[in-house]
Amino acid sequence: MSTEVYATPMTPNEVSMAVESGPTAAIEAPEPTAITAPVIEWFAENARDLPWRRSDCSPWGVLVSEFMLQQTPVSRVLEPWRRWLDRWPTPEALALEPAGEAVRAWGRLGYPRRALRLHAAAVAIGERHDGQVPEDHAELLALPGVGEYTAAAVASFAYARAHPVLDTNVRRVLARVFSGTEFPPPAPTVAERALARRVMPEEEAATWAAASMELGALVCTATNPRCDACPVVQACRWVALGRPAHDGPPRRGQAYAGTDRQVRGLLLQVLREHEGPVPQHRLDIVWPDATQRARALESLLADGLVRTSGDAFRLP
DNA sequence: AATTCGTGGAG
DNA sequence: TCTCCAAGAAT
Repeated sequence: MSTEVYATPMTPNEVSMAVESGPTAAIEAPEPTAITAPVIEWFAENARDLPWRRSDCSPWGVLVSEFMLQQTPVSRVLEPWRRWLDRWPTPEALALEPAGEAVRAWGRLGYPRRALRLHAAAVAIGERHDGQVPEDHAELLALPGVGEYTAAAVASFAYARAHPVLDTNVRRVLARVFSGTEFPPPAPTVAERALARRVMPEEEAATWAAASMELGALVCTATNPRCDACPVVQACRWVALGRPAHDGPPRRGQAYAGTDRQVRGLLLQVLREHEGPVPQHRLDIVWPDATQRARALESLLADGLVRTSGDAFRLP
């Protein structure tokens, strides 16, 4: 089977023609294996040079990157990742420090529970895996903060194991190419997992995982996709259908201003900036609503992100 | 299954 | 300005 037809991108004009003319005949999904070769070829030319992709990056470096990249853009992760690995080059090094140091070093990456879980994962790796990041998907999955995506990503990128990697980028690519919809379902479905497994080339699975993620991140983006630069535009069902807009219930955007999350963030910011215990009054000034402030602090304590120290508060 | 959990850059 | 959303996980 020739891949030439897919390897030649449409010109911008051809894309707009396809978009404007809309469907002329029955539009069917391409064969699952039709897109792998052109996407991998595209990746060879267009991959970003990210530090956790270099051959000298340890499995621990990959694991740290995956934690930091959960819901956080690459551009914001680069610098904290570099400093993190400089300070803690192994899981053991991190496990030797209090969890609060991980929370402090996490800085403003957001979702600081990830820092706590990464620290807990480092401890577990020392206890259960002799200090080595495990290769096995099930063992990875058992680590704190490691879900289906992260386990598959670490197995793939650190150990070149063949696991379908279904992140938000890949899900969007598959939704567009095969389902002809602008966006995937709200949460991963059985059908998506089955498709991801069929699309994955057994012999280049890890490369495919990185390549399909990269395509979603750089070309098949959530807003303003660059279809004129896409290596599989001619196979894409969504493009063939005229790029129909998302149909269905509006997708949940997360409010932030005025939420407990914002208050938690403000409280934790103060605690990160102080080595020792912080008296209550230093926390009281970050938010006017005492009820919400108390609730936020309670939840931080419940999460283990904050500890009491006499009458004061500090990182764990 | 639906919510909760930070932060900041881009359009 | 305001909305969207970025390599998810846990509950």
